[in-house]
Amino acid sequence: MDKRVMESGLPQPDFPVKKLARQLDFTAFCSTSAPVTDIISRPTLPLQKPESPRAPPRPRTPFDAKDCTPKKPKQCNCKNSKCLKLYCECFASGVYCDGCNCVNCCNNPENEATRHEAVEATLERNPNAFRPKIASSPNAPRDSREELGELPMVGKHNKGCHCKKSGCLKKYCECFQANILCSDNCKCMDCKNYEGSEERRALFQVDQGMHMTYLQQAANAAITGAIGSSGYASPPINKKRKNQEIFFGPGPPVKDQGVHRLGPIPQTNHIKTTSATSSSVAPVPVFKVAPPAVTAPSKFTFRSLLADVVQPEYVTEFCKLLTMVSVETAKAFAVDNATKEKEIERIKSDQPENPTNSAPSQNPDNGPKPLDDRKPTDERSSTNQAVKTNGEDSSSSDAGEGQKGRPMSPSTLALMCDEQDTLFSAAASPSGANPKRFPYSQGSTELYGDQEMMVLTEFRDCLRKLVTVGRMKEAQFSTYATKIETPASHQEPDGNGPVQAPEAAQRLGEPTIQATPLARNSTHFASNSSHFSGNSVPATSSNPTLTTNVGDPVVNGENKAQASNK
DNA sequence: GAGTTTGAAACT
DNA sequence: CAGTTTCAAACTC
Repeated sequence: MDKRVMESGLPQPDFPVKKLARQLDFTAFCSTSAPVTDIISRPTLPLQKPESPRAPPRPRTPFDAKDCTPKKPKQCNCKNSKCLKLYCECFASGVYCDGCNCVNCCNNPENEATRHEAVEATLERNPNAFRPKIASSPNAPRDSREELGELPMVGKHNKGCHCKKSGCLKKYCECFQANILCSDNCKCMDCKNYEGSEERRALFQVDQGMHMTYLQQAANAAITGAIGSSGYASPPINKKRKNQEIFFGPGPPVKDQGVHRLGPIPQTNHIKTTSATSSSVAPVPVFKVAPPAVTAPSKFTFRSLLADVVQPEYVTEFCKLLTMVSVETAKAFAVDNATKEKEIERIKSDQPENPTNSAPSQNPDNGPKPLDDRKPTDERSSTNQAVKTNGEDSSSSDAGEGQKGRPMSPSTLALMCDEQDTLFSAAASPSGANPKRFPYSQGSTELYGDQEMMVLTEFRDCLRKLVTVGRMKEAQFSTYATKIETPASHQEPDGNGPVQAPEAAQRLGEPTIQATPLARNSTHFASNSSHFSGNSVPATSSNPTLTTNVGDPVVNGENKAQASNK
């Protein structure tokens, strides 16, 4: 049994996703209270309202940072604090101790009174004591990869760390532990946890392919200054940039990977320097490092194949797209209804005395269709595209008249409500879409259903494309790994690695890689979201090679991200 | 597993 | 607010 969840009913909506050295909270990204679509549709907006600073901690269910699933918390070993001080991870996280190895624990329901006093005392010292330590930097565009759960979040330690000896490259450092770069809030000394830090990069590269022992050796080397080409008198201007470079992620652009010296980390060898520099689409460094990576694949640090695919701007584009889909659905709905009404009028005029059993709702061409029976993807999309030019006011739709009941799903609501201001007001839709035209308040439940279906369908298609990309990458890396294992017989010809992906895919039994038929449904996607279709996700089967997926978008994303310095 | 190191929290 | 102490996790051996 995990930590029991207290039922204090206090308004603390977040859940500690992952317990860190102290209380480090990822809830801004991983709240169960936030629908998935919320997270996706609002990539640049805070997902939750800030809680009251005085909100006492409600014991919460620890969540895993990666998948947002309930996670068995780590048990504390407190001996002297009675688990009533922030030293105690459980207490700091707002959970009861349960199954911990602590001594004289008072952080349990039996000692609720004592605990409450401790909470009060803690809050008195620091009203924000139980608030998340990691701010999510909602104003900074976050890398989409983070949302996919593969990369460290972009965040910022509210108080900052004060490390002196660890170089902020060990888990002593809360920033490091939270997978964020040190920021201007930090008062650390000799910090190496900043964008562009070679020590950190080396750590990352080692991490990609080495055993943890090597990893820590690299960290030690980095901290002691033994690593790197320059002893690293880190230029202050580069230090502690805010959350820009993705920590432990793909790191620098792929094309950059082979350039940096790894210094005296003996295990870090460029086993295929030529491939790293000659290939226009160099493999992700996972396979670039060190024999252990090849000989002991079980010791790889997992890194998603989609790590480089989705960039922040794509998310924005995607949000626009989904909003547009919704608008166009409304327009199509209006037209449909007009047509239907005319038809009904005509039928009524023909058969004035037989309204009951005609059951137009049973007829897919006449009445409201059951949601499950609708197949909006193809037909609706095309319809919407066709109707788009009409520029009809969607709010004029009489959709849902007389319809009661099925409310718009929270996801859809969130999606639409949040996007209308930021997207539509900022850049008016070419089709003349106006947020005021959204028939939010008209009770058009059927229309909402259609819109929801369309949006979700679009979203599904997007996810499928991502899956496809992941498969292609998988095949690609498979090919590359094979090459590494037999370098003599598989010298990289001329840097057209990705072209081999389909071959590898076939070898892997992935015949679906070459064709991306899902793109057929995503006319919006392809037409409106150039990023998705052109750069990141192959929108057509003619672009199955990921040529631009692995490297360049990362470069762009980083350049953008590096705009703001400390 | 014991001992050491580390840095946040607590305290003065 | 700065310095010191306490504490528990991270780390080393």
